[in-house]
Amino acid sequence: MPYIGPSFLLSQLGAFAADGFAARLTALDLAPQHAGLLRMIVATGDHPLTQNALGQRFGVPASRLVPLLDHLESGGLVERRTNPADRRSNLLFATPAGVAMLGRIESLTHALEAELLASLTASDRAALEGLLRTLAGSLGLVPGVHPAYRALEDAP
Amino acid sequence: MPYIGPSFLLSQLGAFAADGFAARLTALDLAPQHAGLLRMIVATGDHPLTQNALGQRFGVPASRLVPLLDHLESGGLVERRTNPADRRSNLLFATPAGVAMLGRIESLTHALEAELLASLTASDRAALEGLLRTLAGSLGLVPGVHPAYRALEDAP
DNA sequence: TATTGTTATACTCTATAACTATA
DNA sequence: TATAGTTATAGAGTATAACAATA
Repeated sequence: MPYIGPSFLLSQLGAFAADGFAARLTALDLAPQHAGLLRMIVATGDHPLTQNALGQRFGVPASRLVPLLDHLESGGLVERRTNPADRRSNLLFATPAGVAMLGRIESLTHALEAELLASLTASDRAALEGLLRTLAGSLGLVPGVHPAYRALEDAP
Repeated sequence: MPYIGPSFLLSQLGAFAADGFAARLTALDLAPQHAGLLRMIVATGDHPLTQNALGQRFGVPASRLVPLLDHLESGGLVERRTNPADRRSNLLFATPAGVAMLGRIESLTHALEAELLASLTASDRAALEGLLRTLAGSLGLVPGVHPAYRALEDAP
């Protein structure tokens, strides 16, 4: 029997969780990428981001952001408004429907987590979450920013 | 600040671990998919699999298996031998070089895990691994079979 | 001239479907 | 006729590069 260590388990469980999340999101006509962007746009509601700033935060190229925001905007969840201070750029705002959608995404997430963690006791769940948070923090992972957004980086 | 739960952390950390694994594997001229197949071929050495059986175990279509095995075979890690009992099918064998390569992959994995878990105490690492194993087992994840191999399934 | 967002092009990856050989 | 493996074709997804508007 070959060695299966914690890094493979993390990757395997992480992919399983991501697949489950994506599958549930289709009922809301969204992909995981949309959910991450929407969450960030809602979170920065008082200091709205430009598309450029949003793209840099997630590490996605500008050209990839455009169709993702198009989808969110066509669904009435997000608005692009020309930045009065620099009319080249757009500021991103969540609509009330967008905020409501984020709430639905979060309750869907809670339901998913209940299923994933059903085999653990409450104290084990808390222990797991604490360990994962410690790891994510020590590895420099940015809260809410999934590595799948990131493009490949070149060594100089 | 939006809610970031254990499922997102799992997915985020899992993707991070997978990216690190893939990056290190390039030095061995392999992709993660090759490593998973090689591991399975070595593990079934006494009862060799046909390509069909291997593909079904991982959930990959036969046409996708071909170039993956081509790469392993051209690297001298795996051999296809016509099945004497049914000359339509191939039996898959790992060469000594393939077994040695799996050893290198495993030591690379240990090094990766040491980095990933550097912020945890030894007992925390053991606790995390135990929790992850419990989860993987309860969710029906097959040891060594990563969900990324799986194709989409249709609802009937 | 430089930068923001958009559009166009090209490339990678994968699955579906045709094809060859054995049964 | 049916099945194992291979090859060919086509589709989705993404990045790189050209483009238009504003600074």
